[in-house]
Amino acid sequence: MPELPEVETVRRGLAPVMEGAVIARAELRRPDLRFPFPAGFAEALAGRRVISLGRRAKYLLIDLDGGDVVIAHLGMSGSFRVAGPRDETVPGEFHVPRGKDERHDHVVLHLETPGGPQRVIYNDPRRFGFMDLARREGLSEHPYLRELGIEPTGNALDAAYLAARLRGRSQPLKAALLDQKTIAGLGNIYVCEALWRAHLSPERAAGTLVTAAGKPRRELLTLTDAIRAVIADAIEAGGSTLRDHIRADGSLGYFQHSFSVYDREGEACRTPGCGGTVNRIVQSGRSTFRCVACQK
DNA sequence: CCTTGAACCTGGGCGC
DNA sequence: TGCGCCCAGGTTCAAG
Repeated sequence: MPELPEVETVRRGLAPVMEGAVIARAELRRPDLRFPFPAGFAEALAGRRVISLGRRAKYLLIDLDGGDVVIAHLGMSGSFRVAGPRDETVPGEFHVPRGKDERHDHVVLHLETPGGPQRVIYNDPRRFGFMDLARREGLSEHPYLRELGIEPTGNALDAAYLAARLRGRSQPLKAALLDQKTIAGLGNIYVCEALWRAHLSPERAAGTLVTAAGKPRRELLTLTDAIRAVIADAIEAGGSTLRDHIRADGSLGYFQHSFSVYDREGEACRTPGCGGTVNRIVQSGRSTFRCVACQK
């Protein structure tokens, strides 16, 4: 679910609560998410102080004193929320079935913070998320992180990098950009949006944006700018709130109101003067939204 | 090596 | 109201 802007929004929401706090106890309410929690996971977290919260691509990184780092991926439906201390329960009280949401609270971090006890709760109905533990040293060589491409934030991403990555590839642009080894953190929404902004067809062979000499064509410069802009805009808007995804503080991101093509099948293309209609196709099993009239 | 498709899960929306 | 089908922000395997 969450793409880079959503994970970054989660990171920013959790940081004020978690950084400097001590994890008194990590409560695992089931043995696995998508994969089993690693052996000794809860024990490794207990008593550790959170140094900082980081992010790489769509992974949240919880840096602990002692040198361990929690690597967390939210899958399609994962979310974190902050709650106060556990509600008091009355002994002997009739057991009230938990609400639908709480059934999917799989991990509870019980924190001691300067402001008192807090809980950070990971909820994930589909359980496509996963968590692992790694050492800070050599973190970038962890199997989940090792092959990730460049971040689309800041100044790191440029057309020369993309040219080198896309050169000679016959794969559709959509698939190439979705590949985390190309650009780390793009997902279905932001790839569709970036291609629309750049007026490029998701079906274009990726290699056609590169000259025979390996130089980026003008279109690739446009695409590079579009990717950086859409990610920056989405982060600034606090990400997108779709369906049940909420931010750590319970508020809603609002970038979904800025979608130009994603989930807008049948609607008018927003490119000024275009007059086309957004349609939906399926590429490698996933929906692509685009305007045939202006995306070439 | 490359690419596609299925699998992993639950829940919401829709048509009948 | 109920049932079946399709769809959903991602990643990892297996197979071609």
